[in-house]
Amino acid sequence: MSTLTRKQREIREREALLLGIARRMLLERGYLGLTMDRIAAETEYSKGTIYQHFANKEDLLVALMVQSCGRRVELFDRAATFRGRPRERMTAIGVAVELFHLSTPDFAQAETLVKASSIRDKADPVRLASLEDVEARSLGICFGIARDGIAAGDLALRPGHRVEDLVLGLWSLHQGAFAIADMDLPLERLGFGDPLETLRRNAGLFMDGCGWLPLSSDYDDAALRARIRGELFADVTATRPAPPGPGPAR
Amino acid sequence: MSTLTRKQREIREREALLLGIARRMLLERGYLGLTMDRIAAETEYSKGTIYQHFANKEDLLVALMVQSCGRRVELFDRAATFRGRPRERMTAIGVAVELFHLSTPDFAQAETLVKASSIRDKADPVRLASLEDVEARSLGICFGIARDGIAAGDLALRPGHRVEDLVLGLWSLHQGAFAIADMDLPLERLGFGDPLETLRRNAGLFMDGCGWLPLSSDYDDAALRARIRGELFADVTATRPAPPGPGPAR
DNA sequence: TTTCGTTTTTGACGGACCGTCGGAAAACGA
DNA sequence: TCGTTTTCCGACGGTCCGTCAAAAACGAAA
Repeated sequence: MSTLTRKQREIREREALLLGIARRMLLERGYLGLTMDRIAAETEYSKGTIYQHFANKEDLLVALMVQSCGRRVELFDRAATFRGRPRERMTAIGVAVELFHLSTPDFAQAETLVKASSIRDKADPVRLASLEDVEARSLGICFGIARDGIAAGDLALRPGHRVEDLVLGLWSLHQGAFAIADMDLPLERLGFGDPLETLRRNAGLFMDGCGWLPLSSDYDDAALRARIRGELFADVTATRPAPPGPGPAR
Repeated sequence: MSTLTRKQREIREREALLLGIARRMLLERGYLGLTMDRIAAETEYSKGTIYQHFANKEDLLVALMVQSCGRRVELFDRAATFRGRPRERMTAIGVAVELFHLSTPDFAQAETLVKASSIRDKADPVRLASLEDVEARSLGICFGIARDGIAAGDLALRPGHRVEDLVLGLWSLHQGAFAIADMDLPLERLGFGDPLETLRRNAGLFMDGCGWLPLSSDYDDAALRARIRGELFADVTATRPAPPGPGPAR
């Protein structure tokens, strides 16, 4: 019993170590530079051992996502505690999403890849289930805030529009904005300004459209966001991905 | 001269053939099932010949995107001609985006992959330039419609909000919604309804929030969209991707 | 029609990577 | 100390990408 848990603890620690290496590698060398052989080489372990933790490369990626998602739930939890009207708390969620995206730049990449390479088919079902679970928790927090808005009388949805639809809208807006920002199009040359600034404004306008009080014309969004960052997320720093890519990308 | 163009014509045709094969393969077997060897096997050409058309696999993907984007511009052009108020024409763009996404399901996948695998670094710069060009044309059409809205007095943007920001918002909303729909999460179990239906409604609410008349409460969106589909896009059919995947995915 | 230089096509090959598997090594228990 | 069980290892088969020297097709001149 005792020896079993010790063993298990060792395994846990090793898994965390492996994920850490993998995360760094994904960030520094890109997806193509993330290889099982390299992970084996950089740790003291062999490939066979690594394959006892992860069924395959795709499974490893999902594991990375689960880890990141856990962190996101934590940020969402914090955001939900913001003292203010529900719309302000939802704005805090927006700040959390933004910070999460900037402080965990590998997540978006992993998410993209998981979606693209039909990775879901190959990953371990148990791991996929935990991913779904943690995803549901993030969403649940958002649903709760929207419902609080209705309860407080700030939010009166049109018939047929449910809180889930509203949340899906905000989610889409953010998801899409980051996706667009990440595919490195020459946004300026196409006529756009700072995509993050635009996203914030657009999120406000969308909530306006949903009739969620107070309307964005009635408060200072920038000041609110600054307060949220200061009060809740002072410790979260946005680490941008390494600018030129230190290692040979391929 | 004549012989040159004949040769060139042959090359063009062959390129189109190769792209067709590649597109089908991407759709049927997924990204991992799309291999240069297989393309060579399915056509009468050898791998070396294929590599005279495309610098590498990533370049092939970008070529696929350029082709698809051209089609999208065509749909956008049609949408822009819809006889109605600017907001209705922008809704027609939305219908076009929807149809494009459904009738060209490989595009989203290619786009995702291009973004993810740092493919931009490896693709031919000339091809990337033409991709950017065709992208700019799509956006230009949208900018034009929004400006028409301002000119018609239907749209009064808040200070600091530009038409580009509005378009980026709509783009994000759609991009994100499709991205979310495509990663095959169990949306129902998470509490969501039909994502497309929700997207349509949310797009309307976003335009409401921007103050674009007529507000969605003042007209019948479903009827409008039906009219748009009937008048402009009767010939466009949404071919969904093969349900179970006919070939061995790996 | 034949010859000969040029262009195009080919597919075998090197290299990289994934995932496996039989056996070595370590841990364990008596 | 020795057998048993668990864990670990890394060489290997297979797949795929991208290259390149040789072969084939082409076309102009003889």
